[in-house]
Amino acid sequence: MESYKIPKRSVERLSIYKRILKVIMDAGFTTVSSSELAERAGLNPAQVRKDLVYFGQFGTPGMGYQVSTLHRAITRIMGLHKKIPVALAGAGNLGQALLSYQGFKDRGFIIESIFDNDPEKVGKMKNGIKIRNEKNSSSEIKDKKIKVGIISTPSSAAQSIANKLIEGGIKGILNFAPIELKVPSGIIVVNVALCEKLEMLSYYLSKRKIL
Amino acid sequence: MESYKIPKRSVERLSIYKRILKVIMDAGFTTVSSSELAERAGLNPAQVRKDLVYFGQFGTPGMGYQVSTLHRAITRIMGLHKKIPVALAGAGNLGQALLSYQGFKDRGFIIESIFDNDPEKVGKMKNGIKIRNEKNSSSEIKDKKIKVGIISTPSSAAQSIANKLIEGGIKGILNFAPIELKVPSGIIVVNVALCEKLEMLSYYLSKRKIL
DNA sequence: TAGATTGTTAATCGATTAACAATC
DNA sequence: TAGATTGTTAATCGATTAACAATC
Repeated sequence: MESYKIPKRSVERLSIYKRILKVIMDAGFTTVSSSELAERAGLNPAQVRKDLVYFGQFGTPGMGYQVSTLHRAITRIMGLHKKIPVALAGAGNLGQALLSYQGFKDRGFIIESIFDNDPEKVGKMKNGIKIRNEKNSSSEIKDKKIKVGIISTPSSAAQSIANKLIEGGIKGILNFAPIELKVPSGIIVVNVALCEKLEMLSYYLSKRKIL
Repeated sequence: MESYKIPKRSVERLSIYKRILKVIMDAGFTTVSSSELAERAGLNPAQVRKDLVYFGQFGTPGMGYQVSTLHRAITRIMGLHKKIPVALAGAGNLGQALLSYQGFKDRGFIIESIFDNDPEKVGKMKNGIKIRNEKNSSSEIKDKKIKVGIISTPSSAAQSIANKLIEGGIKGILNFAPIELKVPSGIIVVNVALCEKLEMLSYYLSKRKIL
């Protein structure tokens, strides 16, 4: 997709390495080998080294990787060294859960706007933020210069709110609605397929006559 | 992993085809071609045909696929033709959102037990179910013969509750905690990597100098 | 120095796509 | 019959793993 092809999978694993490095760092270790990282991530050591080398030469032969240095490097590469303002579309159950989800906060994703199309919800406060009518989303996002959006509306509303978010300047969308969003090129959509995952589980269990 | 290797990806896509078939069916069409399915799923027509053939010969050359027949077949193959009782571990924000998540209900996944280790929460009712102490999870799951579990606890609690669920007879786990669960062979774990996905988004936007 | 572990190249594996005979 | 579209085989592509020289 971009410059000299870094596999999407490698980028996703970068995030996993970062998480594991944090654990190792907190446990007081200063260096770590690719085998140790691989072991903890359930991967192959060669894959770990290959993934990391896409982004730079972080290791020392015979020694391994400096834990804190590598952790900081990955954080920076992923753009996670500064807070990232986020707009949330859909203030239903899932939306509200995401709003108070510690994992997002910990990683610096700060939800600064919430939109919904339900007049019942519009105007109410949630986590210190007023739920706004989704009609106003474009202008508010433009004003606040937010670039990342999360869609947690029902499928039926997802495409239309996506359009509005994009109109307001959103460049990346985390989409929880089970629908293939149509977006202009240059806009990045990452899908979270909750139901697909659970259905997969059902398939494997059924096949083994467990369900 | 199983019999004659059906790729995990194909299974996950089965779920996507099912969703799209439902839309096409509701729109009143009776047949559909692999190109039409591919178009809507953002895939290659050959891939659609290949995926489907792993599970049976559903098509008619020159005609395509019978929408309702294929939908029913996939539903059955995935074991989604009957209700599936589910145990939920972790009644925090995310857990409560999943509890009332319509997508799960629509697909027949019925949450029948909720566990938490917070004495504040234990005993309270949620969606008509009493939150139970996670200490009692094994026996309750055994009694209710539940085979599917969802873990929405913090990482720190995830492994220990997973052990208890498995002890009670859970065979498949949908895991929201950002941690690699260690489970005996025969137990299926499907991870939902919320933070990884959002961090991926951050990476791509940073690289393009958008964040 | 000897041992460990990196970065990198080559070999393997698996998944996607193209092409096409079969057939409705 | 002619046109459409399947199921399937072969070709391509990409990702994972193995192997090893370089080097701390």
